[in-house]
Amino acid sequence: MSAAAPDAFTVSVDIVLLTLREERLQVLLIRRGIPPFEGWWALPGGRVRMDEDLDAAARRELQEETGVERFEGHLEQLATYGTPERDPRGRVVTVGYLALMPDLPVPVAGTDAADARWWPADELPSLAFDHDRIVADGIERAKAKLEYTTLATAFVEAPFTLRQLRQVYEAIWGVPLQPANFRRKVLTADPRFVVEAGETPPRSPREDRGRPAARFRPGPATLLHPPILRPEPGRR
Amino acid sequence: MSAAAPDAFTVSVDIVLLTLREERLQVLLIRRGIPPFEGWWALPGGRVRMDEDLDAAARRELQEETGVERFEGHLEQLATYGTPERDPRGRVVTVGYLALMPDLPVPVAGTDAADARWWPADELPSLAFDHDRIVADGIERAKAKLEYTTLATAFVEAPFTLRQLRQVYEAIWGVPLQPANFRRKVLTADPRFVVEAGETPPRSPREDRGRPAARFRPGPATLLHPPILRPEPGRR
DNA sequence: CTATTTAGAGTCAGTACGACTATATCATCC
DNA sequence: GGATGATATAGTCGTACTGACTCTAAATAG
Repeated sequence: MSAAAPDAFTVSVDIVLLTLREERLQVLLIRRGIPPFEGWWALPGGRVRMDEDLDAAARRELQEETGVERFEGHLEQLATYGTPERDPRGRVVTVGYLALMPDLPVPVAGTDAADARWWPADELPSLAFDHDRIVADGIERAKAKLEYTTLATAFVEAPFTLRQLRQVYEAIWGVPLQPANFRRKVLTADPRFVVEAGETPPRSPREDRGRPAARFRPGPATLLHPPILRPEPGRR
Repeated sequence: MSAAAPDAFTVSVDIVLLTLREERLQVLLIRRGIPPFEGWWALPGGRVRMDEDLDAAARRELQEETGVERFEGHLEQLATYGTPERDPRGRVVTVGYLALMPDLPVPVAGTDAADARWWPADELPSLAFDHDRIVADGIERAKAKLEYTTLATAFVEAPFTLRQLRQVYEAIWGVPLQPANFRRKVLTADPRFVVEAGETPPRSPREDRGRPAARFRPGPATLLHPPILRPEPGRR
């Protein structure tokens, strides 16, 4: 990244990539190898090219900086941040993106990043630029969308158990949910939230003890009806 | 607006200003006086200055192009649109804003606009650039936020009746609501949606017939609990 | 075979909802 | 000045959904 020419804007994208690792919500951060904020942790991202769509730029940066080949997860625009002083190099307006994926590969450091790693969402360091705020907005968006969309399935791989799906909610909301009630809500959603996935790996390495659970796949629904609301959303 | 320099971005804001006039949802549009799209209707908006915050630019353009002195209504960021071909003059990334206000003054044409007027949301002409999509996104956002926020009060002036508030919902959702049920929902919301406003103008010009209604003001709540859901949100 | 563990079904009382019905309070018109 | 028309506001009722539980099923470990 070079300095922006006077009287012109630089437009960048910054991605809040979330996943579930070890039953915790984690955020991918990159350690900056160059000034400003050299040595600080920051969101993966970078300049948008002159002939490039914003979404395409987000996908490209996601791949370049994290070593993810062909990002398959969910990607959506979050908000745009453009206070004049947010980047000491000049006027940089950045479009924040929210990306979600299951816990698959380990990210690799990319071009101008000295290091890259997952950080638990509740143990984040102080970030470069205004990235703290972007991360906060991204996590809040994820929490909210779990309520009325089927986005939770973006965090787990193809055949999954309802326990896994419930753990997505529990990790992101930070509260325990009652398995029986969660099950009822997921299975009674009208356009189907999940559909049964044959008996894919029914008898396998046995990760846990107890009765084996049925496997499901994402159903046709995108919006959840009725919604699955988080307990104590502030009132009630 | 001049052409953007090569290898640099222009950043602009475009505002979807909504109000309720004659019991219909209406959008403020400006007729472009200069190319490109000369003579077409477009959203009010313009370039963000180099030392200016995005929100400030939206407020400024709102005032400059619509003659509104000190915009008092609701203003929030919508989304950012940045496909490379969206503006023939060069690479222009625009941040869309949603603004809401009661039906107060009549807008005046501003600087580079040949004309300005309100258009009913369901009778819009074809718009310049990708403004059709921005308007659609703005209206959808407004529809959605009526459900779980108290944003409807942004469309009516200080002491209002529940009938007026209900008409906001009816106009924006395009469906009739049952007065009694609407009343129950509004009045039982826990952090208060509305509070009684003494007897401000209780006996006045009498706009309608029938028993006069009590007057209310916006209450302390921002989020609505429980939400007021639109009928048939697609399923059920 | 028994203990243990998790999956999944079922129960019950409280809350919110849609659809109505009934009553109250105005202005106006004979 | 009482009847009429119109709207505001209160109340009723059956259905749906929820949270908090309890109970049964199906597996493994010893």
